[in-house]
Amino acid sequence: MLDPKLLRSDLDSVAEKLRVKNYVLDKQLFNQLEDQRKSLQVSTQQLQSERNSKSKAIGKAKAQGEDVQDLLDEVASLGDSLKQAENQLGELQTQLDDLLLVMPNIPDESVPAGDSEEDNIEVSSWGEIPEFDFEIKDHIDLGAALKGMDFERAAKLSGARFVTMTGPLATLHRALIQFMLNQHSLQHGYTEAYAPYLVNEATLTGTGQLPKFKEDLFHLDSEDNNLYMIPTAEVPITNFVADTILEAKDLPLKYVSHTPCFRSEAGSYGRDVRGLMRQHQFEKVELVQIVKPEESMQTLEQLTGHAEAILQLLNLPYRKVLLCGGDLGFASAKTYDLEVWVPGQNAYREISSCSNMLDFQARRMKARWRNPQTGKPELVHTLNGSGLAVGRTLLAVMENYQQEDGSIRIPAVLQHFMHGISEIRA
RNA sequence: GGAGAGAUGGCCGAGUCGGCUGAAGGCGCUCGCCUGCUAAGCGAGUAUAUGCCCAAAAGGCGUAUCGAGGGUUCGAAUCCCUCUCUCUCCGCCA
Repeated sequence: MLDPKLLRSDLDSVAEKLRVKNYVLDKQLFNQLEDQRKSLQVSTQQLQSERNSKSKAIGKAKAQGEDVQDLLDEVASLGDSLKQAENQLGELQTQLDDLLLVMPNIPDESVPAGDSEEDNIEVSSWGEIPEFDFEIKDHIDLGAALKGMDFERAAKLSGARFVTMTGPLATLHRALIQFMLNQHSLQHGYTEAYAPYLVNEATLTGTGQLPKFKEDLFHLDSEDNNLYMIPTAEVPITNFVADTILEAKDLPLKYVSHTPCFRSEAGSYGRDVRGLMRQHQFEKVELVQIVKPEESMQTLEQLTGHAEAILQLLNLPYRKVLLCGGDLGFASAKTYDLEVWVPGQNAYREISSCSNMLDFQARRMKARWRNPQTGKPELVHTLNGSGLAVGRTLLAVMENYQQEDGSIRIPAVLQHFMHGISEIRA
């Protein structure tokens, strides 16, 4: 959520900055609601004040045994107008909140203008794009030939966009998770965290998935339950600090968590229909940091570096891309995507997205810290990044490490998680 | 699943028949005093959000919040309803 004070004081410049994100701010509507809110709030609070003082007077008079009928008459007419004013104010406040909750975050100054992916800026690239002297296969064909990856079987069980894995490929999948968790917790100083995979509406509102992106989520909606399956560990982990005032010494908080992620992929029909690229259920190792505001931009660079380290240790070629305004996520002020080389598609594909949300989520969650300078609670900044998406990493390893006979070499750093084997063959 | 108890400020804990309780008391914390040092003692302060006034800071005046939401009432932490969560006992269970 944006700072309502900023909107009140500087609406024009906010509107302009949000245009970069393809969001049209209805200035007239906002001003109108805000004007109404202001006058109604003042008059409502006046009425409340009046009622409070008169009620107090009644109490006093009664205690002294005086007749209070006159006072009661005086206050009688207040009730209705007060109730009406309170209701109106409540309605107005809801309208304003609804508007604020669907308003995206303002892009950072350093974010390039642009409408789509095309306008993203490549910041750097790493590794050599492999050249194969044989006909390469994609991971779907590789997986089928190795008999360890079966999309049809998963379709039988569940439907499209699921997979089953067995044997060494399933182990490789797990090895990636363990490698990532170990690297981030042992080498990068993150605290490993476990959290629920089902969360409530308040939690999803805190990180920004609700109310705007409900259709992207799997929803368990019954008489007994109103829970959503998490689309990313960002949701439960970031909300660790919801409704909390942290001490300066507690910061930064650095969490790494492996969870499955569930996405309905509504609206992506026909995109990446085959293979591991876009599944309803996939594993991800997520990095989350809660930091002091002045540190967050520097933290974004570090956090992105932590995700990059995984790709480097796996020796997977990738590039780092700075997202343009139009491609930036709803809650993010600045995002780097890491795109891994996928030989089967002859293209770089997103494998990690690292974002600084500034205070956007913190304001929604009421996540604060006590600034020793002022002694006052202030909003923290939140960041997160994939470190990495496991399914996509598996796909990248399979395709980049494939050999002519369809076997797959195991990256050195993974071998000790795989009982020491160095390749997978049929 | 059955039976019962509870949810108050950073923590503990009081809130009587609804009224001067944003909330006693204690602990903790901050500042000051005192004291050879420490301990103890004394004094002051110590929730959050938000509106208005003020050029702004300081400050002032309000409003809201005693798990959440609704109701009764001139007035609710206190009464009523619904929900959430916690605890105890029994049953079941990975």
